[in-house]
Amino acid sequence: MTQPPASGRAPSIRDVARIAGVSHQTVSRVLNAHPSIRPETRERVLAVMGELNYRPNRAARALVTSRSATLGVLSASSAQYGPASSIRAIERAARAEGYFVNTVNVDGNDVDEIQAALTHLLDLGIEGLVVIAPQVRVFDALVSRGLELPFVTMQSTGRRGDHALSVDQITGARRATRHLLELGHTRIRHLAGPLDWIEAEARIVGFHAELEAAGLPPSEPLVGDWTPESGYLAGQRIAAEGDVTAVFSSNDQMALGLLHALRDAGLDVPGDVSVVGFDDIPEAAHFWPPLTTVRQDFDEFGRRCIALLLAAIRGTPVEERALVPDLIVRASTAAPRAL
Amino acid sequence: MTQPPASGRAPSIRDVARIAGVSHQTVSRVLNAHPSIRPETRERVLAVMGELNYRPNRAARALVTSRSATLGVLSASSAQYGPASSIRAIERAARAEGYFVNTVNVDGNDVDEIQAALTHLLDLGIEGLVVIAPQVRVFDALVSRGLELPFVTMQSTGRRGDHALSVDQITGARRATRHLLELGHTRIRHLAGPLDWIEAEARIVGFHAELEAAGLPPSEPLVGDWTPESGYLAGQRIAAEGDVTAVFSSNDQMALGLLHALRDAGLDVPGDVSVVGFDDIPEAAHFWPPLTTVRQDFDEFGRRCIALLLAAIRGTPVEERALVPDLIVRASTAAPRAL
DNA sequence: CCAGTTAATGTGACCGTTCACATTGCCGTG
DNA sequence: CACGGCAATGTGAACGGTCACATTAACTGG
Repeated sequence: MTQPPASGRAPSIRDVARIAGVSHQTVSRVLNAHPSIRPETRERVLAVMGELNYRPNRAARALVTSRSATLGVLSASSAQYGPASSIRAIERAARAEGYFVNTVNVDGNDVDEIQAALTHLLDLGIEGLVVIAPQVRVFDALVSRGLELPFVTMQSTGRRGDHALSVDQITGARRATRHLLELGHTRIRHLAGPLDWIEAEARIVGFHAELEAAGLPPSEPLVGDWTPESGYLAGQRIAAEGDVTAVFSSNDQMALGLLHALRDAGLDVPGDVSVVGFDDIPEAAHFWPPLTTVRQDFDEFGRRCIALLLAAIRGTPVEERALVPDLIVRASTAAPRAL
Repeated sequence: MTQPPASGRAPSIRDVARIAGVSHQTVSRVLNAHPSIRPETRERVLAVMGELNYRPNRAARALVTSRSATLGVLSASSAQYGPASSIRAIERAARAEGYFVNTVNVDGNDVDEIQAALTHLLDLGIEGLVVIAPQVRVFDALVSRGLELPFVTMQSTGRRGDHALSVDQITGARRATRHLLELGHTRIRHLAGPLDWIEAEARIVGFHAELEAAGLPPSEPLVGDWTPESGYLAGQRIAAEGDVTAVFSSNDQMALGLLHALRDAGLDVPGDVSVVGFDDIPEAAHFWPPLTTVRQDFDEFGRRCIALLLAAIRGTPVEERALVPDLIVRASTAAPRAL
């Protein structure tokens, strides 16, 4: 006898089956696009589903398959433009593939918090992990944990099964530095991000590599913390020392602070000092002066992350080529005054 | 006979029970901190759990309780500082309460995408929803859907069970406007965000209310789209028209574009035109000139969101007072030149 | 000293899927 | 025409928790 689906709970596969006059397993097959279902049967089942407004219960499915269709994102400082944009792109790409994304934000300096966050994500049963804005510490936490999970990050760990997505930070940094060299600068400083950040390190490496290629002596980087304030402090030092005609900042926010400090010190940019940033945040074109910077395509980065991670999960191979950021030249750089 | 837990799958409550020599239900009780468990028994069970590295299976629990311990966040333009910060704070607060957060990013103008995103979240079985940066359209989509879910947003819908968290945007806007009035400005324009944004509307209302209170005639707002570019365009218009001594911008990014355009037009800020922003993004203090703006406490906002939402879910009452943003005075505002 | 309570624990069903393994027809083939 | 094979579907048992309802033993009061 066809009974109405027990109300109170949402309709289940069995309610659909009963009304469509098939077995629950047939309904399940329709859900999973099993090949050997007669089109006619499929239609009928789908019709009933529509009528009942049936939605598959994720928990039940996850219970039996032990697959959660959820990816985890572990992020430090996600209020910043770069990470935030990446997270956004990652979520979209994952959703398009039917995955859910769970982002956890941590203070990258707090090892306990990182561990707790990781535990949180594992409790959730994530199938894969993306690590955004990794600091060395975050990284160590992952490795020390002996994580079995497929994960994607911005630098290779050398472990089997790890999939590193490389944005070629080194080349990006070289392009910024080369631009300054080509303009004729020889006394160039680098304002780096915190040294325990993988990206900061890569940009330092790129900076030095380019200097070396030009036959210039290495120059000790100043260290900031990504904030405009730290850029301001660095700018004060640079102005005080007064022996530099160009600065390459590891991100745009610090470059902004730099511009501020140089201006306050009575120095003209680019007349006295040229400044290059990194990221091309939306504000950069409107700084005073508009900032020459290295553009990162965060959207593309996010999409690649997901492509790579899903490939790792599914065991399909992907050929992965590094993303290379572009130099965007604006008014904050010019030839040094005294050639 | 005590058999080793079947390997392959993670240990279950029954594995723990067998080894600890109790029933599976006792283990369940330990998990749920049931009062009538002898401390001695609890210890034993906990010890076994630790030994086996047992973790409760969320899917199984969700299946039987129909509670997912997951909250949804629906966000538009989450790469911006405000939304990104809020999301971060929300996630932290939720995690501290044992909830998972699933954020979905949409283009707020695409109604279909909003619906799809909502479906995505509902499929997940979220217990509550936070809507960030709501546009009227997003809002309508929620309401038209007749959502049964507890949700939190920035403006009341008037529906039963809806919980609005008010950041008092109107007062914030009034403070900004009053500051300009107190400096002696009388010809003030407002650069608004897109008119379909609830926040943009509130700031317009605040702006007009304050003008009216001062006995000044209303001033038609210019409309931007939150980006620095739109601020630049608005700045060009303002410079061309030349009849204004102060501008209140609905966010800091547009204010940045404004500063840029005014400078390009040869106008001095604050000498010729004063500018006030809104949000106090970390860059604002380093703009040229440093920007007077209205500070929003996004962290506090995120925490309140979660407190309110959990209260709605649990049915506990909360007394909710509006968050009022503060005016931060910097160098971009001054008395008008010709008093 | 026994009925009634309560603290501490056990038993079996159930949540909504998928999985492994039947069970039907129907077709072609030797 | 019996039979293997395949296409289409059905059956019952997991999955790992919680829930409702026993059960047991110790404790109370009259």
